[in-house]
Amino acid sequence: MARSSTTSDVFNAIAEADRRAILDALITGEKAVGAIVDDLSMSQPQVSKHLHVLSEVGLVTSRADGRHRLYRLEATRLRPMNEWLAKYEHAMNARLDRIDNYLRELQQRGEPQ
Amino acid sequence: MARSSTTSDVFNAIAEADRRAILDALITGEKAVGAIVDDLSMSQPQVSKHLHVLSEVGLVTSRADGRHRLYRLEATRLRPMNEWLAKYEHAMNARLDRIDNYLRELQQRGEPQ
DNA sequence: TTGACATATGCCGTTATCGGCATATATTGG
DNA sequence: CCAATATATGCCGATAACGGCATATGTCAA
Repeated sequence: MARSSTTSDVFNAIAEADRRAILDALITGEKAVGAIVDDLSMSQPQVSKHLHVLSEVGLVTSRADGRHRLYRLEATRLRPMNEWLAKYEHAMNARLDRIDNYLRELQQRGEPQ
Repeated sequence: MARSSTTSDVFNAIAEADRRAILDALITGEKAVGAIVDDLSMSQPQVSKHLHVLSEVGLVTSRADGRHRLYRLEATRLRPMNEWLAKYEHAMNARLDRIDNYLRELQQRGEPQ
């Protein structure tokens, strides 16, 4: 068995740098495929395929607009990642926490005077 | 060309559910390979290989302890993900923000009386 | 309707992943 | 030193991802 399908969950969909770039490009709002192609200078089929993957996991939705198709970011779907990461937040900021505590201590030591 | 190497960046390393499970198992602290094998009921070579990948991207470090090898979570390496996700925080909470604003409005409307 | 523009799909070759199994490499205790 | 335990590695087969290219599909404009 190879790596679990890229279309199965958000983590796999996001593993590809190009797809992250596409999502980044959509932060500012809806965009047509062609606009993304121009922005990121990727081939049109490549962009379409990446959008397909992103669409399968619900990270983007699309609507027709004349002969264009506008893609829209669905940031809500990033929640699972956010929640997974949240578990590590504390460990991730351990060093900062220590500095923070130190500063707090200094402050308390200063206040009484 | 296939997906960019799993050993190149954190996003790819984390794409695998089993590897996320291993990291989860290490949240509580250092663990030997065997302990992880027991906890997650994966094969020993499988765990060792996953640890190897995680180690290459710096998500875990290890130290020898007799005939055991203790692996340790390096949560700091999750920062890049956290920072990438932060860009979407606002869009991710858009709906909650709207509810929040609504509640705030209700509150303000109520206060004057 | 025809042709130009916009996007999606299909096929192909290359490459990497992943799990299983067998086995190599420590390390310790007797 | 030898056997047992703990972990790492190497090889394999199956799978699928990815990009490129050609082409199908869809949509408007004249």
